[in-house]
Parts: sequence; structure tokens; C-alpha cells
Amino acid sequence: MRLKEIRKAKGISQLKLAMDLNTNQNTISRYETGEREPGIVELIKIADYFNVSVDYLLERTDNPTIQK
Amino acid sequence: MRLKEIRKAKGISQLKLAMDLNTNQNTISRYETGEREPGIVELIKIADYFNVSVDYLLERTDNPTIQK
DNA sequence: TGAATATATACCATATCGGGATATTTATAT
DNA sequence: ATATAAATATCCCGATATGGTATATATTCA
Repeated sequence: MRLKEIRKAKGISQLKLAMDLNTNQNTISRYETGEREPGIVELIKIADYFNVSVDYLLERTDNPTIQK
Repeated sequence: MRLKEIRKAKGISQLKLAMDLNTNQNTISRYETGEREPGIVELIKIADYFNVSVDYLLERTDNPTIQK
């Protein structure tokens, strides 16, 4: 997950992101450390929040846009 | 998940797919009926198996290719 | 229709998840 | 340099979702 990188680029804290996604800071932390993986629903929420493709979030491509 | 559609297009059974992915036929069935969601690891395995983007698999785009 | 193949469901044990609380680390101000 | 605040990581736990085995149902087709 390229989450930490993306979040930092937007300059927001784990706490803010967590609140915006209706979850907890510790949950975000775990995603970033790789201790846990989000479910698909949460994964999509994160991608949408940052306006990036899921493939980009998962480091499967270097292009953040969704191929229309 | 656009799994059923993709699998049928390739003309393979749930059982064959399951075996190729080292899982069970019933697990595939559940993904297709929507009764359960795969974890991210399994999601990526499926996308790679069919050579489609995760976004396509998740019906977030109509284009199956990964934007490089 | 009967056998084979394909798909769905029931049940269960376990792993994984999210949450609250807390610890640790990092930044900031004085 | 130290105190305070902000940010991030970790511990513990209950609840839930997951995958597996076994089985039922549905579909294909000879």
C-alpha cells in the first residue's frame, strides 16, 4: 500500500484521515505499517478519498489515474 | 466484483480457477455471489490471473488494462 | 432420464479486523 | 535542553468475516 506516501503528499495526519473515513487512527497506522490490510470496501474508500486508482494505491502501477 | 463475467469469458470453471489459485471452489462461488469478499492478496491474485487491473475487477473502470 | 459437471449453501474453527487505551516517537515552543 | 503537544505505533480484546470440509442443488449432455 502506497498509503503513507499519498497521505503525506496531501499533508494530512493519520487522525484526520481516520476521521474523514470514519475509522480510527490506529487502523490507519496499521495499514501503513503493513500490520493489517483493509477490506475491499475500505480500500476503495481510501482510493476515492485521494482520487487515485486502486492499482496505484496497491503499487501495481506508477500512474495514479484511473483508465477510463 | 466482475469476476463471474471475466471467468466465463475465459471459459473456465470455478473449480479450475480455484485450483489455479490454490483455494476452493466454494470460495470462488462466494466471491461471485457477493456473499464474501476476498482479501487484498487474493484480489490481486485474481486480477493477475486474468491479466486485468484491480480497478477493472472491482468495476471501477471499463478498461481492463493497467495504466502504466 | 441418469451420470457427470458446475455452482451454491450449511456449519464450524480460526484468523483477522477494528476499537479503546496506552506507549512511543517526533515536532514545537519557551 | 526541557516541557508540552502532536503524531504515530503497539497491546489487548471481543466481534466478525473468512476459508475449509462436506453437502445440497442446479445445470449440462449423452
